[in-house]
Amino acid sequence: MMAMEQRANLMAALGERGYRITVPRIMIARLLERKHEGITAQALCEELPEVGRATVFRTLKLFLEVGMLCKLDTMGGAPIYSLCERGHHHHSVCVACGAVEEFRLATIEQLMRAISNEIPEQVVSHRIELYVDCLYADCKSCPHNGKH
Amino acid sequence: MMAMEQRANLMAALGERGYRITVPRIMIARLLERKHEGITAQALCEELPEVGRATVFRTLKLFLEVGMLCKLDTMGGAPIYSLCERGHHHHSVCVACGAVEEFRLATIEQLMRAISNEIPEQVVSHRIELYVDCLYADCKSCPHNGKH
DNA sequence: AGTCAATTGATACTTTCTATCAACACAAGA
DNA sequence: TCTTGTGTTGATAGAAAGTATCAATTGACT
Repeated sequence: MMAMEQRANLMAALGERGYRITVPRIMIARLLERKHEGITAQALCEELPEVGRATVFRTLKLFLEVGMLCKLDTMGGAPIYSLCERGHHHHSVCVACGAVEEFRLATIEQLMRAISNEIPEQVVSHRIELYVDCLYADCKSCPHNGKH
Repeated sequence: MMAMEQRANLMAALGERGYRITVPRIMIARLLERKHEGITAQALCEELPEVGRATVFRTLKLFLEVGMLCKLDTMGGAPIYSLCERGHHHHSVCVACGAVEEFRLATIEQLMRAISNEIPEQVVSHRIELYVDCLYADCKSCPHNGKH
């Protein structure tokens, strides 16, 4: 399964950079893996009472740093954290059910290149968030649609 | 000048919706207008000590609500608030100097149309942030380039 | 097994932002 | 003008996300 691979990649990424593979890190990674639609720091703390709050935040920061975690600022609510494959991608958030989905689209990267040519500054990176509504269509992550 | 018009539009937007035009609101609008490259809530409070902290946050929320203010989550730092014309646009953030710039590009809207066609969900809204580097080019907002 | 730096958890703190609430301001009517 | 009502304000306290500190512990390496 993808999931196992994801956690293995994460652990490998930590090891490569000289970070230790510890019990709290494994537990947090495992939970993130299960909640692949995303989870708040708060919820993580509640689901892992045996891991200290500070450690939860420290670990999230670490996973972000090694590029295996995404932090999605939902305007208004608490940020949502979700494991991600290494590599570039974006997020869609369903405004009806809050489901977060990772997406990758060649068209985006292609058009970003076009945009770099249109503005004077050197484009270093970009970030795109899509707000979608699964009620009018077929939101793959949306519980309303009985696909999860 | 654009600036004057911006504040007038804001005040009009407030009036239309039954909100009062008060001294603190005018002061905050005026300061935002001057700092059109963006300012943090913290800095706003410091520059307007005669306005209460709660009122500063309340007013920012109100301006956001009427659609005349943008809140830009800079990952890591404090959010930056900046007045904006009514209407859709995006932001570029300079990774070297932190300058924030509002931009509108036909290519982006084109990009969004392309995306809507490629994903099943109904796209309600989107948010794009460009991370640019003014050192390699000509960042209009960047103090390094002596254009401010 | 022993060493030692990396990591942890408890605690206290910072920062951003919100809730509460009494006092105030302003517009409209008596 | 006095009154009444609602919107607004500022002080205060508090929520929520995240960080700093530091003694105790753990994990990687020999």
